[in-house]
Amino acid sequence: MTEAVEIPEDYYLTNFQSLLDFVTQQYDDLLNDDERRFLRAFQSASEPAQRLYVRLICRKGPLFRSDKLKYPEILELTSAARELEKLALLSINPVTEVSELVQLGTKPELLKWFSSVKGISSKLKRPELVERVVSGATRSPTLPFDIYEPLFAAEVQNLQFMFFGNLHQDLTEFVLQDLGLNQFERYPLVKDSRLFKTREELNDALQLSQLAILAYEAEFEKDSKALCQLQYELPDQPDSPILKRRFSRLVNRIARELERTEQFDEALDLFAQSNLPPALERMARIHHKRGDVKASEAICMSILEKPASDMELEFAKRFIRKLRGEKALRKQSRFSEKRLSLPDNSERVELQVQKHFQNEGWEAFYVENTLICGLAGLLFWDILFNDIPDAFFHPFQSAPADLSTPDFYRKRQTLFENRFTELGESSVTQEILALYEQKQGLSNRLIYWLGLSKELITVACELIPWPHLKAMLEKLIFDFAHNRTGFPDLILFKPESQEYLWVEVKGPGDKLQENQKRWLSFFSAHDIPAEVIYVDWQ
DNA sequence: ACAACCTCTGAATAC
DNA sequence: GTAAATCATG
DNA sequence: GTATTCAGAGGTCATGATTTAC
Ligand SMILES: [Mn+2]
Ligand SMILES: [Mn+2]
Repeated sequence: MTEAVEIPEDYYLTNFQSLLDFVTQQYDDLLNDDERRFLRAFQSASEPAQRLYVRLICRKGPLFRSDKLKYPEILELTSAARELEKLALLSINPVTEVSELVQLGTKPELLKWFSSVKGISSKLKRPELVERVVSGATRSPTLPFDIYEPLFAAEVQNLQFMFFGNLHQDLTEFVLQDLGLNQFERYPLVKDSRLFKTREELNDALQLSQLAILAYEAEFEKDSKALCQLQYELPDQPDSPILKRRFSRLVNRIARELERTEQFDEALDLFAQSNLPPALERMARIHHKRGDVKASEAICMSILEKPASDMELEFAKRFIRKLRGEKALRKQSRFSEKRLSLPDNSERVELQVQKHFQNEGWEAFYVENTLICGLAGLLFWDILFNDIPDAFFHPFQSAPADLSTPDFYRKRQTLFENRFTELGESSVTQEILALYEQKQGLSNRLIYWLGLSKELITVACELIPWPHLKAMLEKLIFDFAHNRTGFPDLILFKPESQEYLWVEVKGPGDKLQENQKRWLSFFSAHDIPAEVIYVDWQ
């Protein structure tokens, strides 16, 4: 299928240029000497040379073979390379170790280039072949191509990091937007709205992001030691709430591994630096595990004083009873629970229950968190994308950067309060549908567009009484990070009788999670109709 | 929201 | 040989 | 039974070319 969208042949250079322009404009005072040197050299290069440089930095690297570069839109590629070399943006045939060279060849090529190395064969897997070649090779082979190595790679990474504020977005965001995938709202970007205020803050944030990647790799490879070692690389705790959150997430991950491997002192030290749940919970559990009931109780008390979330609060209440040897509170089921026998047709149990209710005359939707979050995303669209300082600092954000911090609600409190008043005054169905049409497809962290149809919106707005909807929306935005999940699987509507009903489906062996219980008790407290249905197979 | 992560399910474990 | 991964691309 | 921990699935642009694995 040919795209309706035409992308110009130099799209990647244009995109890179706009990244550089943006960074120069927003972060000029933070640039270091090497970054400035890079910018000067790059801007002085001819267009073909710039194209080649950008092509290379967008690929895997760090070394490239001249014979693998096929770019018809770059005229005279080899002279472009020579120009880059003169500008010190590219090294041609740099001195390379065998360990770096091996990246350039396929298995058959490696066998040919290093035929003098003993004990290698095509039977070996690539990593093993590479290992033997590296340890066995006595000299570099003569290769039938030039090797290119783009220079200033670290500086380019810094610039990209300044632009996006993270390492997981890159230049592809631009082309994806041009292709019509990943569209973003056009919120205003003011000059002094930025993630980093100082070079130190920038360096620490970059360090943090790099550590987060290493942590993930270590987790993936089940390399517990490597993960634990990262505790010694951590930067100081950042001041900005947004960076603080990143910091705490990473700290929690490392500390959790320390706990698992019973390095309790280190784990406690680390958790103490985190301001995100479940740091305090873990600390209480560690103290308890070591038999230090007093310390454990002290932590629980500190949670009770200033709970960071409902989850944490409930943990503290429950755990403190356990510590004092009191009986667990008999949990009176505050929500209605039913049983249902179905013939298993091996579909997901939620879908089977959905069909069951459809057969009983309900309009049933399998929504989980998408309905209320989606309605919030639409009803508060302009508040979400409001130009609060430092909330937006580059053009590819699907939410304000502080969405998951305690600041989110506080900083927009008046806006939210006014909006609630307006919404209470008249039916919102038409407005919200118009907004849906207008914004459909734009990235919004609160909205999963595929799960949010106009039919669903319409019936939900018509049949969920405003006081109910208001209560749910308030709880959601008040602490988005913790209240965004746990909504029941299904929502049912019966327009004839103006009824609606939340239904959480539990198959055999499944049970309510904490966040699901919290929403269900909340529903019960606000007379919002909800049921838990336990299914067994006939 | 940092492999890129999260959410939910469904079990296994210990008590 | 074919299936699965990895990479590059717009 | 209850509390807790853990592994797995599924979903994230889509498509074609190259390379690796079996
Ligand atoms: Mn569910
Ligand atoms: Mn369920």
